[in-house]
Amino acid sequence: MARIAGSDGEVTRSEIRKVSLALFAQCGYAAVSMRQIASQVGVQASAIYQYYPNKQQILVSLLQNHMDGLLKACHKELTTSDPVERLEQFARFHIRYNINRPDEVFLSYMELRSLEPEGFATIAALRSKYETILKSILRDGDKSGVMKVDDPHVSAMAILAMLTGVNTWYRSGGRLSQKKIENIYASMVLKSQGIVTDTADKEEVIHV
Amino acid sequence: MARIAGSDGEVTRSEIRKVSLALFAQCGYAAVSMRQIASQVGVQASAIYQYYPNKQQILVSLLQNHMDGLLKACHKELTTSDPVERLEQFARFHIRYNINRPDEVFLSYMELRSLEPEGFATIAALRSKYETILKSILRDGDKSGVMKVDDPHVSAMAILAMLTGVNTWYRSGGRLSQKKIENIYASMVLKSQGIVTDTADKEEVIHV
DNA sequence: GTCTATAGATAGATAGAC
DNA sequence: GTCTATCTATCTATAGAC
Repeated sequence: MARIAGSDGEVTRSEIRKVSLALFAQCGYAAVSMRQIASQVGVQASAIYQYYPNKQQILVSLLQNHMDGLLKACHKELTTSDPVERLEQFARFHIRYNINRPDEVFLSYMELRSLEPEGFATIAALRSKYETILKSILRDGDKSGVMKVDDPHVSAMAILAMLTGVNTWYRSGGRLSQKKIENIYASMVLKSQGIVTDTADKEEVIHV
Repeated sequence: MARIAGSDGEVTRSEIRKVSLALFAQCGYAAVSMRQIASQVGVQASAIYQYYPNKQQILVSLLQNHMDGLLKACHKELTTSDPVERLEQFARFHIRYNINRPDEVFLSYMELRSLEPEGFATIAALRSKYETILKSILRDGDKSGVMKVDDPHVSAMAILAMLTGVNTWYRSGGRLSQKKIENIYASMVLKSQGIVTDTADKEEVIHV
């Protein structure tokens, strides 16, 4: 058949992205069929091939888009050069950015295995870039003596896992506000690297 | 055809479990076919139905088995009643148990979504039981004043995510020994709950 | 205990009409 | 820009032979 009255390519493309993201996150990439996506968009499966050459490219595009946005937003948020303040900015940013994008984050962590080699390399490189931001902060803080970093690599991975884990339990409208959650995580991150936080009881740490 | 020379039901069952675990973890439950499993086991797909009524039950059985083992081993490892020591025992146990079972852990976290309602309820209950062990430790430690727990629920989820995350980067034969990794994570967990560890530089925390 | 054969469903992707 | 129709491949699960 011909063009449907009122149909718009850009609207359809955006709907395909939105629906695919939700379905991939909920059911897993492999379990989702092009027909399923098309059905929720309100078109036939073949119409999707006007926008993406195949199913794999939908996934790659979603992941790349997410990582690009994450990196760009992160650089914008890290405004100080003080390692402790920078670590807190990073922790707060990571919670704030990811808590409202549970599906993107879930996909980025769980569907790397569904990527073919080329796409995998692209996404892995972007992720590594993000990890490096945190590692640099930890190295700086450790070198200048304001943090006690057991191992920059392990600590970075531990912090990222801890922060990203918020999406496994957080549901909007729960007991805690996003700001309160941000505070709790920031406090734990700082403490985990040997920093005595302002929000904790006032203390004085004396080397003996 | 008839029975194959030397074939043994228990060996086949165990092979089905082993192969399914590896394939589900690597490719995702939905992406793995019964034929694929059978092929790696060295039988025809129909032979699997002698051991499991369907694909779903293979997954349920693998997850249940993992959670049962985890809970049993955990209870055996927590030998002290002191909250701080108990938290350290828990952290070390979680790393030690999970670091050598990457596929089971990955499945337990990522394929809950592939479970049908009944199986989901079973596995979710076991996981909740495990989380409660850690929450109790944190509540005890906070009540007795030896820890500064921002929020027992959030702290428990953060610690679990942090510890479980070891499997996203650890590969055997790497730069760090398992013991060293255990030390680093235990140190971060304790510090994150406001405990000054023995392994850190000697310090004295004085409330002013 | 495992096989062959097959039913019945569904997948990704393409051709060509409008 | 989207449709219908279809090709080809693959899937889960079962029936019945040995």
